[in-house]
Amino acid sequence: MMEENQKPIYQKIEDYITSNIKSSQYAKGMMIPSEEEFCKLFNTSRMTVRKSLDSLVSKGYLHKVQGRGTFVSQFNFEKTMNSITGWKETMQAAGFKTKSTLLKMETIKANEKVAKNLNIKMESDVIFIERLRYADGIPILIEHTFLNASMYPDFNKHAIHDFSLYDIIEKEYHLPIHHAYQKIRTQKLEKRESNLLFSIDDASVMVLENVSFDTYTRPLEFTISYIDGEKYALRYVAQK
Amino acid sequence: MMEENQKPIYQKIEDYITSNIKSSQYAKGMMIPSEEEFCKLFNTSRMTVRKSLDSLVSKGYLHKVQGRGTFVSQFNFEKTMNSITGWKETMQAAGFKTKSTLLKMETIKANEKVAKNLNIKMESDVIFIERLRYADGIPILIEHTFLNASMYPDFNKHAIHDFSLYDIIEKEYHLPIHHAYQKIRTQKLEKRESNLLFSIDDASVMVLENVSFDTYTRPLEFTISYIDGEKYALRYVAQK
DNA sequence: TAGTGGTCTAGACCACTCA
DNA sequence: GAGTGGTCTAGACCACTAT
Repeated sequence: MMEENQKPIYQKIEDYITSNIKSSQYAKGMMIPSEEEFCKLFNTSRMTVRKSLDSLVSKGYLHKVQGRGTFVSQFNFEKTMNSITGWKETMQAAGFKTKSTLLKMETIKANEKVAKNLNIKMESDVIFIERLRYADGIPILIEHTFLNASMYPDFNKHAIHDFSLYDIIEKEYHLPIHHAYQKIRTQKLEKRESNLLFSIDDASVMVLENVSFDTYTRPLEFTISYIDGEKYALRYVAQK
Repeated sequence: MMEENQKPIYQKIEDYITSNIKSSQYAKGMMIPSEEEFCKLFNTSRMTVRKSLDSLVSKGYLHKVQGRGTFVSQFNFEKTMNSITGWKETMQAAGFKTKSTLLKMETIKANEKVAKNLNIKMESDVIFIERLRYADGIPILIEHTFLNASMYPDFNKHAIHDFSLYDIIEKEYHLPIHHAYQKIRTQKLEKRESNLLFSIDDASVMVLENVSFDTYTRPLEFTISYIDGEKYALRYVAQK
């Protein structure tokens, strides 16, 4: 058979364990089988099993205690985590109905800040996208996205109604997002934006600046989100 | 010799590489020696070398390309990261002079929110600490810390002038902090707090709620920081 | 084809916990 | 002492990139 069965063994073990955790087959706080037992179960060597377990430990699913065993953590990071998933995915996973309206999409010249974050020259062409995002019908944030135009030819062919930026970047342009830098601050909003979000002239908002990078640390996108921080909280997991 | 030389080999390799990166011996974007070369250099096996490299990859120092080599990343996560270091360490590392004044320290009863975050019963004894923190003489944030009193006997013996909470938790009480959950939102401040931070009656601030956990996912501390988000930005790294 | 990283084996010995 | 995880070896073969 030529199935997707070419998955490496350590990946199979990871999948096996996470699915057992998700189904509560492995309950929180419970000790999971020893490394030896996984060796027998998957007919593999201990180093391979350990690769799987270490990876799950670093993701927060498991923790190990020498001499005692390996245990399922009380919480696992990934859900609450600052993992790179779009707004749509995050909010829908949390049970909200999402909507977004495209306010603007045009090609402009990079100002200093945009140029710096995208690591391009000032006045280079960038695609500017402005969206207003709703959760359950309530406007929650305004999003300004800047893309290096030379990296995304024919972008508007892909950017259709309520599109997911990350989907387009990864699936249409085959640029794998590896990590992102985020900066959070507060700011007084300009009149137009303030009215869009709050229906008042001046409001103070949370500002989230996000730059996504690929494995080569090339910037893939720069987004500034203006968020009504009384309606929506950001969540992170910090690790030692 | 009975030095600290009992460090495992993979740890020595990690230290060797990070120090080379920090000293720019390994420049950004540069290909570092191959796994084979590290084997010879440290007289060890490839699996051991790979353990070191994989760890540094996950921390963002390096990235690998199959068939080509291992390269120094443009940025490394840890500095900007949501790593668990106290305010003092973070700000001093960034070149600011820090100061903090202790406004209050007392034992109180846990309200619902505190109880939930510390995973204790309501009305349990908690140590409440209020501090005002400055950077270069400017007040930046108010910090409210709640500790489960039963976990920290004789706390005020350790809590001396400008103390580092994490130091006390880890060094005096030997409770290793493993990870933390953080939630960020905005909020209108009460009059007293608003005046402390901004010298005006009502200001909108960034609120950072932080719960630290040990490896057993027991909560070690719960802190709410009220931050002047126009003076101070939070930084994170998100990973896939 | 040579050189790189990716996966994996079948052992070994050590450190720690618990009964 | 039995069982657990922590470190490590000395190989193997495969997949991918360059030239």
